[in-house]
Amino acid sequence: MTGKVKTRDRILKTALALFNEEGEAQVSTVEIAGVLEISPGNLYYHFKGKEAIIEALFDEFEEEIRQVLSAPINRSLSIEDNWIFIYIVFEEINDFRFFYNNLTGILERCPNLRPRFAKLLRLKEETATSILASLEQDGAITCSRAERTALASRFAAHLTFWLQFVSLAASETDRRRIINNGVYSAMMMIAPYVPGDRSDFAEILKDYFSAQN
Amino acid sequence: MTGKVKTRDRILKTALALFNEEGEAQVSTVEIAGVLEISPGNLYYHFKGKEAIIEALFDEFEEEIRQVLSAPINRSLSIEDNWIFIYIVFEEINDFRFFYNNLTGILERCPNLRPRFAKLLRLKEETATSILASLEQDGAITCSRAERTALASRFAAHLTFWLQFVSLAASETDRRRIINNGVYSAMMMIAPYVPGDRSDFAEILKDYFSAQN
DNA sequence: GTCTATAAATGGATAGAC
DNA sequence: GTCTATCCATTTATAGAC
Repeated sequence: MTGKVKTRDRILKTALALFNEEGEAQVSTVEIAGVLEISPGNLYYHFKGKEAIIEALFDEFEEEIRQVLSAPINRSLSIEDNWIFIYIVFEEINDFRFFYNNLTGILERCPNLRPRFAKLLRLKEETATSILASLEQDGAITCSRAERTALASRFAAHLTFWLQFVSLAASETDRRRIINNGVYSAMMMIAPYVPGDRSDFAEILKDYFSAQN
Repeated sequence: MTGKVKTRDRILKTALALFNEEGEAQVSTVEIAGVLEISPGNLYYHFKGKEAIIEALFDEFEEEIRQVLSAPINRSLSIEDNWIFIYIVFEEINDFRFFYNNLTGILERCPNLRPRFAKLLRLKEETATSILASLEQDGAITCSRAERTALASRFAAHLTFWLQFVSLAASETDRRRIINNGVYSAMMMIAPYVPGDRSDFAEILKDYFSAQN
């Protein structure tokens, strides 16, 4: 009411920032409380423990990513506009990257998140399938059923792990460049299925994304 | 000499098994010692701590995967035989999957492994590039320079993260089927660049791999 | 809602005997 | 090389005052 941000929300915000920066495993509840300049006891009043914080953060993430992933299922996008969708997905994952950086560890300690996360992966795959189907209906790409299925899986995996791959392989730290790179790679997955001279499309993409950096 | 396995090696073997099963973060030095029925003090005689164990395991992995990845750079493989190479890479990663399941966490605590791991990723990419180049020379595929670069990156990422993606998305636990699936997906990445009717090659792959299960 | 104080549990690490 | 015993640090978690 007074415009003062609630402690609960401050905890979530700070925890997210710390998790992303230092890695979830390296951050203790005491540290979170310390940064916020509140007592550990106070923190435990709001959340039963670190797992509860993680689950609350996952709630946020789940809701946002669901909205993003559901959008393309209803309306159909042109191939040129698809990169915006991919971009948004990467941004969303980037905002909650602590989760993706320690997937198995977190899912082992928060078992109830496992089926929910699995469902998100399947939604990603469905969205990819849906996009590909609509692109094909518009004649923007041509591919067989088997190709579409396999491509959709790889697409979902790409969206899920590309950011991590680049941060590990290169010393690159500029998140925006990493994301741009991921969008370019995603579009290059589709390129071979665009009718006409394949290399034309590839060149267009290359020029476009190298201009971005 | 007497045929008795050295304690040091038993520690490494047991640690690897526990790490893969329960996740590295969930396994303590005390637990490893407990399973081996040796004292924690004894374990600390052989390794300064858990990090030392992890680094020793990484030494093993690094040596093996280097051999695997270096092989195709020298000799050139036919496209039909390439899947064997991919299969071996997946098997190797599968054997040390604890590492891939908590990449960022481990690299934060063992900073000296970071550049070594980054180097492996780059080697993966070089190997992929080399394979694609030789396939093109043989006329087995045709693609532009930009396509080849992008494909090699995605290929490396696929090899690195596919196993994790499938274990998370599906409830599938049969590691052999997961690996077969990964090989199929990898081959489907190359399929569009095979000259002639694309869908022919895709169908061949599909039949071949569905017969495997 | 928030604090202080403190309990309880765990995991990492070492000293010294055998 | 291996064990027992023990210590220290960290983290989670709770009780009770304000």
